[in-house]
Amino acid sequence: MPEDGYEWKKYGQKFIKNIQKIRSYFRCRHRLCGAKKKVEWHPWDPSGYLRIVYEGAHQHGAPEAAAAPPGAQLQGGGASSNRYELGAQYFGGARSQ
DNA sequence: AGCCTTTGACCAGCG
DNA sequence: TCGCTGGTCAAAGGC
Repeated sequence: MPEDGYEWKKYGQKFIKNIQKIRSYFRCRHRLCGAKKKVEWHPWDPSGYLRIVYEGAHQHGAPEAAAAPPGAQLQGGGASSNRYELGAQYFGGARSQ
């Protein structure tokens, strides 16, 4: 579980045959928060390729650590239907930063 | 006691 | 209409 600065609660995990990847479903610890996060990775990939997909925006204060990851502070928009696709983020070793 | 994590089952949409 | 996939919720166990 790579920490991106926010607090998440895992509520599900399924293997998507369509892409042959495992997808974990995370939700913000606050029920009133419409922020969600999906992480998918290759179960047999020893590298550490993780695709973090952020959905929605946090409706409560965000931790200072949240300002660490690039592109994660796209809060300046609308809590309607903004999809934060941070694309392929590399955690666990391939981080250049 | 509270919180978090994990697995199975259920529901909805599509072909 | 049925089967399949994707997504979500609930319950149990451990720290």
